[in-house]
Amino acid sequence: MNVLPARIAQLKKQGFRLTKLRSAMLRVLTETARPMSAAELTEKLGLSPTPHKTSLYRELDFFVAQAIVQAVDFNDGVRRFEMRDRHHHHLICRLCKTVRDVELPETLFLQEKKIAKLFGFRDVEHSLEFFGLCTRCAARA
Amino acid sequence: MNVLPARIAQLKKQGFRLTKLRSAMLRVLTETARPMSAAELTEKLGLSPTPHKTSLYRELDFFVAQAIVQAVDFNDGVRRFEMRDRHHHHLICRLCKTVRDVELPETLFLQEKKIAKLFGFRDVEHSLEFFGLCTRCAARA
DNA sequence: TGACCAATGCAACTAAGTTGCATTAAGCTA
DNA sequence: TAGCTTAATGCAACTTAGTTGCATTGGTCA
Repeated sequence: MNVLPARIAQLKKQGFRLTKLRSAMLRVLTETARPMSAAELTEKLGLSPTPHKTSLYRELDFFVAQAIVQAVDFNDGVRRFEMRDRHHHHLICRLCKTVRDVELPETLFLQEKKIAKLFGFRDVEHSLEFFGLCTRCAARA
Repeated sequence: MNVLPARIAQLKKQGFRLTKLRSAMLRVLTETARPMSAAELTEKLGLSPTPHKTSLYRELDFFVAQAIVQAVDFNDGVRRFEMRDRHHHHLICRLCKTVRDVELPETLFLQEKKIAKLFGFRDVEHSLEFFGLCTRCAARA
């Protein structure tokens, strides 16, 4: 299940450090099964003093580069992040940004391979999100 | 094929006006078979004086609200826009942002209906994009 | 052609994210 | 465990996308 400890050991071997900020970020991201913005994440860390946004963004970039975290786009101008261990998709309410996880039969992985071959691209991944109006917001509108 | 004239007539009936800016935007968006950022679009309009970015964003919002244009997200903090008449997906180079169109067997539309029912959401749509490294960028890296 | 009001321009603002450089602290080594 | 190296962090200042409120302009229709 949790491959994180092994991954952290590996990072240490490469000369990276396990700092308070990194531990806290990984803890919160693991606990929260939902993509979070940098601001949201900073708040949930509960660190004092509050880590600087520069560090937050740098660490997020780091985790993304290390393929531990992935960026998710809700099409609203704010990047969100979540742990990468479990691939799935989201159903997002266009108004209140409520998120539900969506599991799909993974025919898309096969498509990735085909597409990569067809266009000569490397390291092809996909991003699939569903957008709609949740019950509550639909009732209000 | 081109349903635009009918669509424009319909908008006029609703009290909206066909201004120079709107015509130019629709022309460029129709000619360019690729999602464009607001800045890119402004440049390609070739209008003098250059329309104000406020107007651009407002018109884009208008076209999106009227379901004539759709926003496309390349995960890089810039919203892009393209005509909505032809549903398709993109293969985007993570580095140089080159775009290739991808046609898929549309099993996803069926999924939308299922998902809407399952979660009680309304007006469910999807956004599916593929990201990778193009031949040229892969060679350089 | 004149009047109405949708559309546009303008200025000032917000909010996300970045850069360069000085400072701090993780973790290895003796 | 004290000291050292340098990865990680903080800070200030900046950039860039996108927004808001209000004054002005110009499509459209009578």
